[in-house]
Amino acid sequence: MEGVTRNVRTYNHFCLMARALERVGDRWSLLVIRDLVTGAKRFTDLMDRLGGITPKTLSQRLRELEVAGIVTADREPGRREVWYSLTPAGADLGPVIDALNWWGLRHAWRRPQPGEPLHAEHLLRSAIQAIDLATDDHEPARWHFRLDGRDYLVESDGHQWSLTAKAPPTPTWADVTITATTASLATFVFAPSDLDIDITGETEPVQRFRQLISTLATVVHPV
Amino acid sequence: MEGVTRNVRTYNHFCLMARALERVGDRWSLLVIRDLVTGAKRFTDLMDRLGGITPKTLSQRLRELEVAGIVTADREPGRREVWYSLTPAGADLGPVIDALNWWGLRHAWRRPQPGEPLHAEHLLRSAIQAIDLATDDHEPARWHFRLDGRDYLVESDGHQWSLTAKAPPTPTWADVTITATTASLATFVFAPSDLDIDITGETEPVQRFRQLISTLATVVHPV
DNA sequence: CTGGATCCATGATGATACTG
DNA sequence: CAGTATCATCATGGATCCAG
Repeated sequence: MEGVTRNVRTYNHFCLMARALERVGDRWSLLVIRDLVTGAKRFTDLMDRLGGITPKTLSQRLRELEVAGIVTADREPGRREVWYSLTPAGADLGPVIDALNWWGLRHAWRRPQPGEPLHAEHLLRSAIQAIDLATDDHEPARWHFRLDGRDYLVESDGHQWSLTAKAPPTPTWADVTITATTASLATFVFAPSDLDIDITGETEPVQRFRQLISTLATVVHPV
Repeated sequence: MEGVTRNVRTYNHFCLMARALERVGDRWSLLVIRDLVTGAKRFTDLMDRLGGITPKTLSQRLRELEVAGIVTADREPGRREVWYSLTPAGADLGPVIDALNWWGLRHAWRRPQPGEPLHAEHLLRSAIQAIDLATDDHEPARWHFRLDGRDYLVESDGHQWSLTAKAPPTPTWADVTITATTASLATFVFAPSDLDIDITGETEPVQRFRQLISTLATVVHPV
């Protein structure tokens, strides 16, 4: 009955940043949060995205983030699945995620390596960040991606882009719909060709999509 | 001659954020960067601020950050001191620091605990963050703090606040000058009284200073 | 099958002391 | 001032196992 051995590595500083890092500074923690920003996920959904994490570590991180008030677990009696999602305090970590992605794009960018785990969600996030950094485009947009049979929505209200892992609210919601596998989308992003990818929509939004999506390949300093 | 055993904990993900965290995600790394944002520091300056770090770990972090192109070391022959500072890529981590501080203020705030290491620089950073979060003040300001015999400048251009660890460029630069110890400033911030603190300047800027600095004590959800 | 737990190995960090 | 050396401890990874 020793239960949770509070292993919390603390700094014991007054500094706000140190105290923030006591909650989200452990290995994997911010990556777990990154994957919950786009919507609730199950344990195995997270395992898929966090290539290389062990179930032990994921389990431990989820417990710690729960205790820290950043993640909530939805366990319903009689249901197998446990759905993890962010609390409001967890959602407030969005700017931290964005700032790290922005820095990564500017200073740690490189193309996917062979054999490197690459999840659709992360590729889309990179693309959004590249568009945000490299263009001064301020038109609204609604793109619906269907990748490996799963749905993602990429949306701009003219000021800010967002990424959500869900299906469109209505069949006509999107102005561009992209159907592909993650692998073929990755290929497309770095060398546009219409093999193994299907892009539908009105001519103008589709043109704009093609132009914006290509920024990831070109605009950034490659490493 | 095995030299640097590249111990880099990698994730080997395509994700930009994972790659950013491979460089700055280790324990203490972001705190080192935080303390270099305000200006170049020596090894022992950093030791003072990073309460609880061991010289071994600090040394290791500085080497790693040097290799990562985030920190540069200025070693001049015939001089004992080594001055560490941020490269442009390191300075680009500013938004990450700010985002973590912002979250810390909203969700992990509490008053300094007895015996808790508290450095002037971190107290000032917290105060700035509180002012930024809690007020819609948009007047320029130039405050000169002299704490424990060291100089700090807090400045607002009307849009953004900044903190630098240096002396004012000219004797008349500041519109408010605060002379105190770190401990007495901490007391003052949480319960204004003019004991052990000296505030000079024109009446209006001083009034404004007193009003703004009190936000740290009051506006935030205390934990 | 999902959602873990357990055991062991290894690597990262901390404590303390000491040095050019 | 700017570290290094040594030893101890803790966190993480790898592999395997298990209950609902």
